[in-house]
Amino acid sequence: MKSAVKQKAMDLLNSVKLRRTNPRVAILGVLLAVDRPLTRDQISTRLGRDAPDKVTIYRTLESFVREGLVHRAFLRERVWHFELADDCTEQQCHPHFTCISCGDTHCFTAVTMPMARSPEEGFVIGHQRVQLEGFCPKCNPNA
Amino acid sequence: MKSAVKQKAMDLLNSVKLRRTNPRVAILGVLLAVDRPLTRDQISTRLGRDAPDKVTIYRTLESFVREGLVHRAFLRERVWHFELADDCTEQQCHPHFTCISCGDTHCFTAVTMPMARSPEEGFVIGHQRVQLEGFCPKCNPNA
DNA sequence: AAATATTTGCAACTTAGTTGCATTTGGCTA
DNA sequence: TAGCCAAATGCAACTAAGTTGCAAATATTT
Ligand SMILES: [Zn+2]
Ligand SMILES: [Zn+2]
Ligand SMILES: [Zn+2]
Ligand SMILES: [Zn+2]
Repeated sequence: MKSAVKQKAMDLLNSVKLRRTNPRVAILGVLLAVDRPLTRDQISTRLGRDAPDKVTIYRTLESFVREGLVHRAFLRERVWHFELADDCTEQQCHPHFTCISCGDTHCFTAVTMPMARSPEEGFVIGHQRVQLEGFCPKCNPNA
Repeated sequence: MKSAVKQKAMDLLNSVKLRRTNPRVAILGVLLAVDRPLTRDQISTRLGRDAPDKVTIYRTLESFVREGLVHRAFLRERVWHFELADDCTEQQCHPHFTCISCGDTHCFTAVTMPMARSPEEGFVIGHQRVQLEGFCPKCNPNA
């Protein structure tokens, strides 16, 4: 891991008062190094031989979510995809697009969606998630 | 099951040329009788002692999805929720709201969301799903 | 350095959904 | 109506993401 990324990970852990353990720095480093959500399995793969146990990764991600560093971006094929929460508000994050051909996910950070309005009195919409599917430019059959 | 619902189920099966078996009529009848997505487990519960095997329910739902009668409304807690596809277009369905207090799901059929626009050339957005969470009127802490 | 609370790793578990295969059934034909 | 056959069903076994319990290890405090 680049030392700048490592430092950033350390700083983030400090900022939420989580102990700076090796697994946490490593996992946060992976998330800092990519610009899209990752699954637990993808995180393990990126850490290779040094990857912590999957239970540790799940618990670490859960602690990051609890502290607001990370959010659960979306569930796809019954698998959670996690990413840094720095581009999110409490109410919503950017839409996520997954290519049905190659499976790659793209963050549509430049796309803003209006919040759905409650159809009647009484509903409090705390969070909105927008998921997109289709063909990415690489797999676009019309291109 | 009401005979009108049963007849409607039969008609739907005929319309897509699926054999009218007992499990199919029963499952379609359950979906016709509610106005929200149901899980496989909820379908089994509603059918009680006469419920088909869970494998049959999954395969039946899959055949309905294939024929366009039903769609996978959303995945929540790693569980699929299925509903009739009659209020959906190919591109998107109405938003679904789930109460984080009581767990009830509501179809926001009266709420229309604009389709996200591709942030750059080349993306083909085939489907958009909007999921909402919050408090339903029953559980609204401010009411 | 010792004490203590937190974190980690391992094994076992949970559960939604899937697969293989033998049996049954719907719909067609004679 | 009886018989045929592809399609559908049920059961058991399986798969895989994520969770739980607990003993061992580690970060922080004293
Ligand atoms: Zn692609
Ligand atoms: Zn994202
Ligand atoms: Zn509620
Ligand atoms: Zn709905």
